[in-house]
Amino acid sequence: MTPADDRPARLAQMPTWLLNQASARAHRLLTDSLATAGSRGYHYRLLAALEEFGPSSQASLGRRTEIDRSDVVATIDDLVARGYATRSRDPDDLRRNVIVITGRGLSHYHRLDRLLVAVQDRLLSPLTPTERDAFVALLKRIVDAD
Amino acid sequence: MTPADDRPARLAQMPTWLLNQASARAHRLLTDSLATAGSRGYHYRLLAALEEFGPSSQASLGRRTEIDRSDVVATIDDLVARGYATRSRDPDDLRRNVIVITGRGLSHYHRLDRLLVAVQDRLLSPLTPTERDAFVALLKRIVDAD
DNA sequence: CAAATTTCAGTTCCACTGAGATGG
DNA sequence: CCCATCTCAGTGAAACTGAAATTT
Repeated sequence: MTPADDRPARLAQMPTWLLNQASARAHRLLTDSLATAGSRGYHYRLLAALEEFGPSSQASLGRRTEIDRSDVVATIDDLVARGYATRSRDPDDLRRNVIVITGRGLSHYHRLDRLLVAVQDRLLSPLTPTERDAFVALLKRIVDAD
Repeated sequence: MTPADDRPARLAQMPTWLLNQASARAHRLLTDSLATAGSRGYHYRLLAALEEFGPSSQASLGRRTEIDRSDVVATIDDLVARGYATRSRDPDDLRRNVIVITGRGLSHYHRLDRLLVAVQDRLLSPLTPTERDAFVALLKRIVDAD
């Protein structure tokens, strides 16, 4: 009756509830970890897309990272201000901005990536390596059904 | 390059990302389904706690359902306005309100519960029954580590 | 006095919408 | 004329914070 009451059993057993709890925990670990490097999830996602696909328009970055077009604008502003990326007009299509990751951006990306590897490890720490693989495989099947 | 660009492979493979995607899908299914009954997740959670634990104070409802005390107030307002619950002062502790589920509230709860059972089924539809059990068991282990 | 409960008002974060300007 | 892109301003939901009033 004080700090931690029981959850309703009906609730605590529903996959939707468990998924939400697990996702909230993952989000907390990720946010806290990236914060130690002065960054947020959006920064990592955009840097990952830039590293993997090379120079990109903001619209395609938004689609690839599932970040809203408005939020892409603000986050790229941020990355540019910190010297992690550059923004310039695309000469071939003047509607577009071309975003390019810089050398500093690349090394910042690698730093964030190392932090995230550690986050995955802490998140899955209750599972054995075999169980982790199984869990990820099942998750993928669910996500791909979308 | 048009509606659905590829996700960065580095991202698409991270458990934190997959969990977020799965949770977002679950949240969408749940929200849409409950909306067909004019309700939201908060309504279901509170009704489930009232059904399982009987008459309760708002504070304990908040702890049990992990809904913030402020949001409990507003949602109980809602349930009372629709005749699904009653609110009255607790004679034994005048600081407390006692919330009681009504007959109409109970049948509304059962209706929402049926909707949610169907949601779980759609969410897990890519998995076999055995895989579903395994998935839920792994999820529980991760959540319990919190 | 300290602690718990209810409530209101306000904040913060995230995701999104609308619309204007530019260009294909 | 229609569509894509970038940008800004603003909206709405969800989770939380602070403080006041009441009672234990």
